[in-house]
Amino acid sequence: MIKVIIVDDHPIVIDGMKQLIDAEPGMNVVGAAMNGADARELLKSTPADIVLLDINLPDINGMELCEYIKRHYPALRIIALTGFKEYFYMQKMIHNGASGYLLKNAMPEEITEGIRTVYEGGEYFSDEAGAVLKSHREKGGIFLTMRETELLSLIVEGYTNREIADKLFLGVETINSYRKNLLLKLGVKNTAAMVRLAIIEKLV
Amino acid sequence: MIKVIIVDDHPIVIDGMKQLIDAEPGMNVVGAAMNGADARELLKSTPADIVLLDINLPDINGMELCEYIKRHYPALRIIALTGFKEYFYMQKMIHNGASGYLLKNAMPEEITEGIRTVYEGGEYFSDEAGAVLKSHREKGGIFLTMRETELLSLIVEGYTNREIADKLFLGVETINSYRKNLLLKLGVKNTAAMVRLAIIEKLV
DNA sequence: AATAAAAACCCCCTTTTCGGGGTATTGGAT
DNA sequence: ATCCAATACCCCGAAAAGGGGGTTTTTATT
Repeated sequence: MIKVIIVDDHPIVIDGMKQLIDAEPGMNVVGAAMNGADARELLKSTPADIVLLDINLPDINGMELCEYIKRHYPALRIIALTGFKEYFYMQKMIHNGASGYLLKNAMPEEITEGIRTVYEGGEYFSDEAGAVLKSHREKGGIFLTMRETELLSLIVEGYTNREIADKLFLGVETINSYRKNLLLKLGVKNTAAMVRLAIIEKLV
Repeated sequence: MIKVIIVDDHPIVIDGMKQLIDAEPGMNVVGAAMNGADARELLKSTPADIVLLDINLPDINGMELCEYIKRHYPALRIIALTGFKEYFYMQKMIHNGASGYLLKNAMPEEITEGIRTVYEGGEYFSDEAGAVLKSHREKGGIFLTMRETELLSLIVEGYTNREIADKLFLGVETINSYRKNLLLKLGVKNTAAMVRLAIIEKLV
């Protein structure tokens, strides 16, 4: 029997999930929490296999909670269950230890299938989430070339295009192109977000 | 026996704390209040050693109440128990006489340990609160106001001035001023360097 | 009552970044 | 031989950020 814990600040979501999962053979809900603090308490008292984790929580960010859970209960497997379909959140949750990513509009079968797949050691993404990941990778993936990494480092250090160009004996337009391409590859919209991502993801 | 009074506007928190503390040997809860007025009455009639004090109270600010308690009952030792993890609140509470600062998401052991430590004359900060204080001291002279810290967080998250202005219901020029002032205070020349500093120095 | 700090706002002007298009040259793998 | 990825370059125009000045109001401290 797969023991599932739900962490979500919407009672309706909790109820719905509970109904769905309890009706499914081989799995049931052993607990639910509506915020990060309760979730921590629940995890202490209740052994489980899977956590369905929302990102929007009132007291703590779900991505941080994900990291916390993985650190304290490495055997627990986490599935993100959220409305966010942006690549950033997926990438962050995966980085913080999530084994799956379900959008809230996912079909019920996707949810139970996801739980089963992740329980058996796999990874699972709902159709829409998978599409986002796929399109992102197709757009260039997260792997940066040597030159791109070099450029990114200099950007993170606060150099402007002009300065980088002088430093590397390249044209400003070249740096500009690299910069725009980096924004694209990393899926962010400006320098601030890029620097943050670069540091958090240890890209530099 | 350490006599503890709880002041918090959430019944759930009071219940939880009561359960936790009464179950702990050597300490018990002798009273609880859900607002500032009740708290003052309670203090008059009930001798105690420790007050667990929330900052968010319906009638009076917990930071003011803290000052009041210290002035009227100097022997009483106060531990802030709150959801606010901003340095501002910690600094204010400590200044007003608190001997400890526990975040509501603190582990139960941290809470009982904190009560014991403070009762014995020491100071206690939950892990998360301690980290905030530490990073703040380490960065020396740099002091950002609450608003500045808030703005910095939003910048780090990649919002533009326009977006921040809309989010906080302020003018774009205001955000612009804050931004320029942050660059000055942090001694950096552009957003990239600022974001890097903010993350590395744990300013956000 | 005076001072100071924080918060919000304003203008002008320059530089930099960003979005959306491209092109040319390499050097390595199939 | 050809395909491909990496590198370097280019133009336009719009949006955003940065530099350097300000002002007003509120709030706290002395």
